[in-house]
Amino acid sequence: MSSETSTKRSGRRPGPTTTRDAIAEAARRQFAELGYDRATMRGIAGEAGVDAALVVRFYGSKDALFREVMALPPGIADAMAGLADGPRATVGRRLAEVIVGMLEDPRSRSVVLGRIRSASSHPDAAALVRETVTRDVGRLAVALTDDKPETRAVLVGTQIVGLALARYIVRVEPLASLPAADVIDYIAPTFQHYLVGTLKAD
Amino acid sequence: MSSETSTKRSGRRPGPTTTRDAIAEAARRQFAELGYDRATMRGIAGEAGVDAALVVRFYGSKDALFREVMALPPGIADAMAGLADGPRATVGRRLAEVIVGMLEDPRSRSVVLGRIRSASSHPDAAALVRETVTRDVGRLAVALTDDKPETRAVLVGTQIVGLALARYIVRVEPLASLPAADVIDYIAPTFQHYLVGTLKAD
DNA sequence: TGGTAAAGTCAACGTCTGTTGATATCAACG
DNA sequence: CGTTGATATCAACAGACGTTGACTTTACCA
Repeated sequence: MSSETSTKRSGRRPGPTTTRDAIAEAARRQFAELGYDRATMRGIAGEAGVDAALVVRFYGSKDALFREVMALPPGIADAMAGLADGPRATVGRRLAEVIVGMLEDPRSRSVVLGRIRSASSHPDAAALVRETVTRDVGRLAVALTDDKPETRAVLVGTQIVGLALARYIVRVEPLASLPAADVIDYIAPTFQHYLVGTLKAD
Repeated sequence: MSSETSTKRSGRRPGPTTTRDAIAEAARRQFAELGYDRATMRGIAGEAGVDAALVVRFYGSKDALFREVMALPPGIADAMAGLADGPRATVGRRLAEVIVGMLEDPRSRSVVLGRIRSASSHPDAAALVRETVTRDVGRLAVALTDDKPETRAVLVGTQIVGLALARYIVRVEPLASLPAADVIDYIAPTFQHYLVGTLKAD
């Protein structure tokens, strides 16, 4: 407990959690659990142990807070971009591993669930989901095939958001209690089919 | 303007639209378009051309209005139950036709979208979605196979809610503008796979 | 022609929301 | 010491929300 005592918020390393970071974390949790409308500034501030006015001071408004706090961790887009390099025969399974892994990690799960949950009522959140599907999944599809890659990407997107909604938001059994490995096994063939299979016939 | 003039609300036939029915229709539209939270009693009443207090007089509360107005048209469950009778080789396509047809008809679409949109924020709506998937889709799966029918049903459910969310709520292109026939072609193989295919291998 | 119950309106209530301005606390620095 | 700037709290506003009770209007029926 000698050196490196102070709470100077200068360093960019994840170590010393500032009040600002605590607010961001609380906001992510509330947006993910309640959606944009039911998550309140007072509730977020309360969970972070501060006053609601301080949240406004730091982030400007509830909308701005949502946008700033719901940015995707950069690792996700990179991981998906890298999938095109592996063997085509297993791209569905490898995508399933990335998606399910992203949904199991509390850090990234809260932003994905916050986006999907809020997309149902908040137009900005819907735009966020729309862009992620067309950009990140689209990039993967374009790298894999020339046959309707945009359509393939959005079909993959339907399976992703449907999985997130059913397993984590609506919590339909037995899916909600399934081990992650089983979920990967179940949806990998669908990803494989949508990405590189024959689209209009079985 | 001679006979049959009066506005007697006694008859149960669909013909003469009562004020009560107009409120129900407006409520369905607003719940489907805005979700439970953003749909307001004043807004619903305004669209129906009446005062908000009258909506309470008729339905009791906003929660009760949602429940009463979001009941599934009985034709849907029947149509899904009937699918088990046809040939197994085409059950995926026939289910896709029922689902997409249900989402294209404005009458049933508003209740399905209202449920899914509200499920993200309103626990009662989530329960409604959960029950529909496990009961109606579950019944079909049980009739088709003995191999994990509940898991198969919820996997089909993920594809249904994901499709509804992406095409009608988030409106991701090109899916949102696709003709219904194309959508059926694209998702039929997935339904077929989830219902009667080999679950854990491609 | 009255009487009566339903249909419908109006203003108001209590509560919760996001946001604001004034004010306090405190560490750093000249 | 005194000033400054960031951090934080508090009370309050203005608006929207669901719901209520009193009221008026309409339509049927004895």
